[in-house]
Amino acid sequence: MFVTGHNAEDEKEPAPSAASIRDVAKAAGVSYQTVSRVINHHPNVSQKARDKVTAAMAELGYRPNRAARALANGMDRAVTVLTSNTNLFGYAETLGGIEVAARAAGVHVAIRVLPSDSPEDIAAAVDQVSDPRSGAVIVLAFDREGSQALEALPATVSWAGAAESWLGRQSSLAESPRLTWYDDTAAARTATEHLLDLGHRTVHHVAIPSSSPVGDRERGWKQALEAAGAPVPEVVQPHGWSIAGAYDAARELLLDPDVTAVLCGNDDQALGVIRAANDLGLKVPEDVSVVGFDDVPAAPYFTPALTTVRFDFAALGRRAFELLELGSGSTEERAPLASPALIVRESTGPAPQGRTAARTTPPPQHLRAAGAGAEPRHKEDR
Amino acid sequence: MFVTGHNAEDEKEPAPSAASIRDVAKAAGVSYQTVSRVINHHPNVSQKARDKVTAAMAELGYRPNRAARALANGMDRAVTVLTSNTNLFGYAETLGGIEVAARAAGVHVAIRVLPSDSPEDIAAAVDQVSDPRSGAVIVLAFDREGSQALEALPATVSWAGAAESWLGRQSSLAESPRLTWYDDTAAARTATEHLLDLGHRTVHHVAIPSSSPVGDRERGWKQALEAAGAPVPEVVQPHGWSIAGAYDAARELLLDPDVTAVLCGNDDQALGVIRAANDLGLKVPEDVSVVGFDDVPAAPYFTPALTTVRFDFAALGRRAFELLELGSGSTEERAPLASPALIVRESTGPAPQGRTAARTTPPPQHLRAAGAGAEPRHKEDR
DNA sequence: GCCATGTTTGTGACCGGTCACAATGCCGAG
DNA sequence: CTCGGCATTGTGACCGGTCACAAACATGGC
Repeated sequence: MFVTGHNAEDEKEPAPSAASIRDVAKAAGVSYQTVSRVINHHPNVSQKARDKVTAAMAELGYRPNRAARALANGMDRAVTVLTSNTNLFGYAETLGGIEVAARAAGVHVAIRVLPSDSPEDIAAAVDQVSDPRSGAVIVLAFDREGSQALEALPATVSWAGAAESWLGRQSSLAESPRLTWYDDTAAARTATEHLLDLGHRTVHHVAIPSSSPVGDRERGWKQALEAAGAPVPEVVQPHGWSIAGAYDAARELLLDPDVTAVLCGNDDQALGVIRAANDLGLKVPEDVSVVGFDDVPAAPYFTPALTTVRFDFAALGRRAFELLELGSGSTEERAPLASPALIVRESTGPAPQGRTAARTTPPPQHLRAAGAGAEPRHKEDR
Repeated sequence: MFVTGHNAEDEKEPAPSAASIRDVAKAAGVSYQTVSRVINHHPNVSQKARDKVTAAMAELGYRPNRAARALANGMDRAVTVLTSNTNLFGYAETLGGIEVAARAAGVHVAIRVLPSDSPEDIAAAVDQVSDPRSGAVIVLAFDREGSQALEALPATVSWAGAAESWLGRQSSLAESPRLTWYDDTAAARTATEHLLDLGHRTVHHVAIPSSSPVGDRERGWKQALEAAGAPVPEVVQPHGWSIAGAYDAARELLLDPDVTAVLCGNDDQALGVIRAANDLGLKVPEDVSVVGFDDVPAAPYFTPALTTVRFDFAALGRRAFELLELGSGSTEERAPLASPALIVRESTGPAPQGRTAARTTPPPQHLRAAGAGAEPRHKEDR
């Protein structure tokens, strides 16, 4: 029976099942309550007892049972991220930031995707997630799905949200567990001013979906135009987040020779717009200037490299987690979120004297598939 | 006191705390065990009792307590996704696929990020995740971190993995809970053959990090070259996943006028290579053909649109979840994963007669920041 | 030496489900 | 009419932690 080299208790290891605090207590010669106190760092435990318990835990390979703890506490140390998307850069990066903060605080991170913005799906997701016993909720409310979910959340659950700025300023939500956001409006204003400073008569806007009738970025864009006395063209609102939508819309938009500067809702759309310009025989930035939002990792490598507004989404996620106040209530004052920064690269330039006329050649073969552009394949291509 | 319109039990709703099966049992006039049976769809419950219980549950707004169930069962209906990354397209898309499948099966999805490939971090993550009581684990083993975690997983936990194909073929892992993968080798072979068919003398390869000394894509690339009797150049292996790495490496590589075709480890790298070519005064595909992997949503909108190999990562995620056999053991035979498909767009073309010489102008200002390209800002830019 | 105070430790009940087992009801067959 | 067999229902103990409370012990002032 002396086969493998077990160091202690060779006699009987009947069940390799996990050890409980009572097993640890027995091994350490104390009561289970003392073990519980050691685990929870209660102050009133003698050093001697603490050492014995620690040793016993190590020897038995003790791991606290999360379910048991959650049951007794009536609450799990966990946070569920409610989001409509896992792919888009801003969403994925925010999720990553939440995970980092939660991991540091010893909090588990779960994820629940909102498959659509139908009221039933939203309600089902919110219902599933809003059991206070299974932890807190962070809603990624960058879009309609997210903000609907936010509004549907019952008051009984502890939540926080990363949102568009208009949502954050709504009095009804500005209270209580709280939201965090970037000032999209100011960022859009800055980007628009950059284009106006380059001499463009006005700036056109291709928008991403927003949860409000007038998105924050749209608001800032409009403010800058009005402040400069520039005409305010109609907003181009393709359906959804797809690049195809932006591409198709831009092919229409750029036919107009007055269009020399386009502010896009995000970098993906900007890529679509640049490509549309190319396909129409227009050069970026010589004929048309294009600005994006987000500064995706690929943006510096676009041709031309994209001028865009950088957001630190990871920091946004971390902040959202902090708002939950789960992390041992560290009152260390929070560093303010860095402001979004305009990164000027190659896709913006001086307004052309007279813009080249668009060549109305058909889109390239590979973009002609379903009549609307590329094959709808990814979730965001609705 | 008749303020709001409560429909029933106006008298006393003392604690708004959640109802338990015993509360439901009392309201329905049955025992708590019967309620438990109804919840778990046990066959031997009379229709009458079932109806009463269902009604009582609805009235009390009963929700099962996940923690209590997990405690009693010794296992939670949950799966934790272990991954080194949340941003990269393949990872995020696979995560999304897992979530969809898990949601359909009523299984909770948690996420745990591997912050680095240091043994300590891997061990910590694996340790934290490998408590069988808190559910199954799916490892995204597309890289070194992931496959290390896979190997460190104890046998006691139920797991599955989405991996590189070489891992899936290793006998030691091919058994038991199981891995799923795409045939990267065949895909790389196909892509390489495509380039050779276009008349290129050989194909150079810029690789992504792999968990094996020789990545699957590298293997397929080499096979195709050898089969065609083409020379096998040295593999270019930039450090990490960053686009900057690929860009810098390509600026070196493309100085050689013999380089007319480059197979890249993923679409991001391909973008970097295309940009490097542009910056050296080379045209894609006239001077250099470039192929990527993954078919990210933006690929059709690159300039030129990227020829690449499409993988259905969402399906891969779903499959990985199925391998766990948590989902009510549906033995419906699994549809085989669709094979990766080469999507030919604009970035590949016939071999040039004589390739343009590279202009050795310095990189553009915005790519010159830290000497190594763009500002290292995202997780993958290590 | 005695008591008030504070520290350290232990016991019992409970969180909300599950399992094992026993008890009850109902049916047709002998 | 009685009994075995099956369907249905109920009771007790348990999963592994937590809380509330009480007991044991140490300390110091009088």
